[in-house]
Amino acid sequence: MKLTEAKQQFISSWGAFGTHWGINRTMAQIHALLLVSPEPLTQDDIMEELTISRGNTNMNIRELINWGLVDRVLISGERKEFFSAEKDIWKVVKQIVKERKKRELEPMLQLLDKLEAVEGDKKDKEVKTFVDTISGIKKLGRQADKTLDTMIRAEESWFVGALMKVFK
Amino acid sequence: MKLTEAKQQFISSWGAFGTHWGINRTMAQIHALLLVSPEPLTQDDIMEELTISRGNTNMNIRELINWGLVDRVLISGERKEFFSAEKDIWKVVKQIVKERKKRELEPMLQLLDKLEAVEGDKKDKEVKTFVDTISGIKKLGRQADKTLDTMIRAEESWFVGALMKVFK
DNA sequence: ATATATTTTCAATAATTATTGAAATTTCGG
DNA sequence: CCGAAATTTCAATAATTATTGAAAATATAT
Repeated sequence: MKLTEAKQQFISSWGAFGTHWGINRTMAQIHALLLVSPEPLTQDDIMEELTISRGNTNMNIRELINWGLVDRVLISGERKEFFSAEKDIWKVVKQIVKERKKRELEPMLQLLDKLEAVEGDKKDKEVKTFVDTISGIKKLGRQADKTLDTMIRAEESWFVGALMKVFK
Repeated sequence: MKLTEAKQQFISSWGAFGTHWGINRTMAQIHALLLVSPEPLTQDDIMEELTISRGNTNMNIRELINWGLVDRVLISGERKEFFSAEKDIWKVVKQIVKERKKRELEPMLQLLDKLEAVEGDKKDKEVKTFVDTISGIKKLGRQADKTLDTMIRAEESWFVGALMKVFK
């Protein structure tokens, strides 16, 4: 397979992959393109390569920057802005985990705290099932939260291997 | 907070949560409803509780069954089918991990194998960056795959052990 | 300061995805 | 079997989400 074809397949699959994880296709594709580009690219490079509009490109680049996955790069003598993606995949994963934890897991845990304190007789089957379910989710969620914290702090991806011990 | 309100908030949040994870809102809501219901429910119960159409209910229940998160339950003397969700959250998580691994991670790893074998001179910066990126992702992906296998095989989450007995 | 290049915004539109509801099919008691 | 109840399907429609492109804002060189 030629590089051009391989690149395109990677970009397209990474995009499809992203959509299964709540990330929009274009954002994932821009990320993929930057991941396999040895040099930083401009908005125009990205627009051209992926044949998408300027607005779309701009919005998704900014979103990638918000997620901490892409950086603006200044190149001296160049007026345009350049962008490059973090190439160390372990750092990328940690960054994504960190963001999703903050955006989704933590708010969910806060909500569960509130819901667990529902009024009513614990002898009532309805109440009991509700409280038990909520507290089960909460406990697992809190543990996941802690585990992810440790993971985010880990220097090396080998930690993932070490995690296995926990499950044994 | 009253049970009814708490239930509704849980269902609605679980639905929103799901959408961030590539799961459609209704499917997640049905799942949430069944999670907090002490007794199995019929399609009509679910339709009424969530005010959604029969078709929608049916399709999403089937999808939940495909995911292994919901079971058909036969109740003697009843003509209608009843449905109930696995209440053991650890099992739920394992089941979801198992399915997503099969549906997403494994195909991605297969693709990466193909892409890594791209033609071209490794001295070429473009080729090198591509191959390095792909093999970095592959390495991490394989590791994750193994770790998840171990996790799926684990009998109990490392901490919820005692709690789970409560549900049984 | 002005002209020009570059980036950003956002209302309009397109594309995608979810939902409905009625018809077709299946199941099951009598 | 027959008929009623229950389930499933799926074309039509609605709702949501993504994308465009042109105008506005901003930055920079001269």
